[in-house]
Amino acid sequence: MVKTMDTRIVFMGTPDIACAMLQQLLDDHYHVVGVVTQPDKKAGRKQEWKMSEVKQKALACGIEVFQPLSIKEDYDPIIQWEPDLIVTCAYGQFIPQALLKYPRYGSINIHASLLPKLRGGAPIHWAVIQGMKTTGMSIMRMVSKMDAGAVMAQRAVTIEEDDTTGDVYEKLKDCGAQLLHESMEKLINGEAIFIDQEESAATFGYNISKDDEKIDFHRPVDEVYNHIRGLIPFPVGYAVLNNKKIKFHKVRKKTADHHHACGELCGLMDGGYAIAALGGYILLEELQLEGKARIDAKSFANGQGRNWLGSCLK
RNA sequence: CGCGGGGUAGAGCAGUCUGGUAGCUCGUCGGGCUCAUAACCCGGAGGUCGUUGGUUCAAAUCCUUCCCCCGCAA
Repeated sequence: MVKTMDTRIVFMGTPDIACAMLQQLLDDHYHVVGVVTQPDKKAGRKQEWKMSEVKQKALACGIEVFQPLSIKEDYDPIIQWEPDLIVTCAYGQFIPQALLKYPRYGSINIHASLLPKLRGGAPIHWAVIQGMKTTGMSIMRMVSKMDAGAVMAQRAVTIEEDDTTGDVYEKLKDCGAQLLHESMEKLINGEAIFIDQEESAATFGYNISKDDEKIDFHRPVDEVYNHIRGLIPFPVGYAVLNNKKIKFHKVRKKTADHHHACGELCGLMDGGYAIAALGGYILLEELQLEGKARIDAKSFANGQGRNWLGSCLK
């Protein structure tokens, strides 16, 4: 146990989910000598500087923080920390080989998919958008190729029919923390077994682009529904009504035969505001028009929804 | 000074361009109809039109000060 607790760990990560992994290491009393995270950036309408979730956590715990603009050229401070192990989770930059190889126990990454499925930056979103029933967390060795290293631990979670990306995210956060908890000691004691990924089975889930956020209703209602819930609670899908964006914050689906055009606004139905898709309707429960506040279906039906009844989202 | 939309009854909106009694849908209250209802019918209450100053016989509307909310971009 002494050996375990003496291990010098550098943690690298940026968003909330990485924060949970860092917290797990701290809860297990590992010696985190430094944290690397993305530089602060200006955010919001007022352009206020914002620190990453991981940085906030690190500062609160009195851990030293390093934020290179480009870790490719600037990683000496990390070497100075003399890490025995690097643990990363959603850091956001490619890490140079020289750094990955430095720690004697190597460098591992916690990834939110069942590798080799969904390598890339947005595995949770794509798992939901693609309508997958299962996804999970993987812990693997880091290699130069993105998310392609040998896997030492994996655990699956179920994606329910109506889960949003936010719901799955919460499950994976707990799942990943647990998996990390169980894996650390094995790793440090040299008991971990790494199994190469099957390259031919690899799929990808890259970062969500602007185009990915636009919802096309000319598709089967199930696909449209998966697309929308896969973008909740962030970045949120949208379509265009009267040259303005309409965002879908909360929806349900209803399978039904109908003769409406795809994307047509059909009014209130079962407590939601119905938009037609192939083979059914998307029932909006909470939505938001560009420049306006987020409102419920009934409010929309009382206002703008009446003006555009019968026209189509683009 | 990054671009743009908005602030009108408890909610969502119209009215603003082309100044002239404050309007719609919903909710709410009362009454009616019905076996019954989130349905339908009748009636009522509820707004100093975000704020300041100005123009005018007259301002939600035109000009001006400030405050607040939101979308985009980063």
